[in-house]
Amino acid sequence: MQGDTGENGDSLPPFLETLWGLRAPSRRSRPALSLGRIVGAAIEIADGDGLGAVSMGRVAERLGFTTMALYRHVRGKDELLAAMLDSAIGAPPDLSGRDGWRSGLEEWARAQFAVLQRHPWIPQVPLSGPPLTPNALAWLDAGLACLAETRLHEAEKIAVMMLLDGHVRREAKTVQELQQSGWQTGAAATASYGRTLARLVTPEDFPALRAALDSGVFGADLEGYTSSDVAFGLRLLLDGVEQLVRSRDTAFPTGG
Amino acid sequence: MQGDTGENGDSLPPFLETLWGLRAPSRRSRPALSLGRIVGAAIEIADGDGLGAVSMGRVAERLGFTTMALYRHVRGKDELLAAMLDSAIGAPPDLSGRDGWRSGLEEWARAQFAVLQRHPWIPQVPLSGPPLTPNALAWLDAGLACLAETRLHEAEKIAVMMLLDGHVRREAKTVQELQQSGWQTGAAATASYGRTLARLVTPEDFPALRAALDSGVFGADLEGYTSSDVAFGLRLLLDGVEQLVRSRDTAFPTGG
DNA sequence: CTTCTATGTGTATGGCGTACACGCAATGTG
DNA sequence: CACATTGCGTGTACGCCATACACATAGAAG
Repeated sequence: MQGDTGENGDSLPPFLETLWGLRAPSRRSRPALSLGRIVGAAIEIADGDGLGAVSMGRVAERLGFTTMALYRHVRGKDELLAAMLDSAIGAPPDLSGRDGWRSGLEEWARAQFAVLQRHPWIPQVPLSGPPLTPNALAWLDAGLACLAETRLHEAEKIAVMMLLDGHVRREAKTVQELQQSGWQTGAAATASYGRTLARLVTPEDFPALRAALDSGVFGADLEGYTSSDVAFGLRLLLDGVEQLVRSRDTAFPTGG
Repeated sequence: MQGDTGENGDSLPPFLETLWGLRAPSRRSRPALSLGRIVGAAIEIADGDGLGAVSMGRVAERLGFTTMALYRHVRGKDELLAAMLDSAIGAPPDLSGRDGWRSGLEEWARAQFAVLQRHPWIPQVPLSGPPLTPNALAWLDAGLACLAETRLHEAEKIAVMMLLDGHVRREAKTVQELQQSGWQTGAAATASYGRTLARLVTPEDFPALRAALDSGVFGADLEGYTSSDVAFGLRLLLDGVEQLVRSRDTAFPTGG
């Protein structure tokens, strides 16, 4: 009797058990506060005022409870953030109707990108470790399912999904930063940034970058940076995947 | 007379001027404290005890100064972090000897990966906006220079570099997380993580993920996750780039 | 009714970033 | 030399944050 939650061999943190629905829904009369309400409030705050505005105090205040009340449902802020992530990404789209792995992954990326635009704070969450939450794993599963028809090794499939996820996240982050043009210097707006950059990037020290600069990237193109650029990187990535898939197909032809 | 630093049109934050060497080296007798010494101490702390251990107070303490002394050289912690980043990545490798864009970018990625392993905290820095620091731009320039021989549009070159940078960063982060196997749950070691995952990931709800799990990924393979896996993603990525490069070549053949 | 346990409260602590007023020493100017 | 200026380090103080701990309470189990 080590005091586990029951028949579980390895014990899971309570908040994870709740997320996985492994927890009796509290046989108390009125739960009043719950993990769901907490993460809901936290997500609202993050959506509205940014991740930095999410503090235990503010979340509790929004729900009309004391700060410490949250700690009955969450071991610490880390867990809250993890739960927020899982709740915000939601369930993955249904890709079973797609007629090929590439089409499926494209839709996967599109859907993920949409989620990240809806919750711009997601890429900012300092995640520490692989995901153990149901929705995160469901997204991964959905992506892997697209690749099931290929001959890729399982490890390769996972690597592809990591690559894809990383790309979408990065693009979303970039777009978001451009949209709120609050830059590193704090002072520089888009135009001023370009001018400043142009002065520092001399043709002698940065020939290649200078060429890019002169071609007008970083200029008016900034506002044109939308999901089309996501598609560009996506195509590049999937082209690479396709090459690998084909190589596996020719190495071990279907005859069998 | 708006009170600028001199002939500069758009004024740069003081710390950036220092990084770019646009600042007179202080005509004071003994500067005692300097931006360089500050970021040096901060990097030491981050390398040793993690990014979380970097606080203004601790950095100052290590140098034998008061906390507030730092604010004479840095406007705030954000600037300190930006300066740390630039200093830690250092100058890019010389890729001019490489005999093709692909070889060059491979070396670029390898070098970047090495830097990120030397300073594991780099991917954790919450960067807010495009880089304006000299070394960051120098790395970008070095990468773009590799692509100069191709017919890619400048915007495409930049997109490729972003893709590449994102990939390397992500891989480095993953490797680092695996190495220090302090996972999200805090409790689970590698083996326990696998077992827990195996219990939650049912074949009904996560068929594809389950298959991956059963194939032994996430198992003993974890420690085998080294730079070879970086190379896998890298190859995928560069395959995609190569396809694009070739398509541009055939569309506008060299005859000219 | 008693007891247990889950849940919310109140208080307190230590760390953090940083605004502000001050001291001081080196400098350039009469 | 006397002087004002200015760059740089100090000391204090404030507000915010996460969270440990002791306590209160209310519903369920015995």
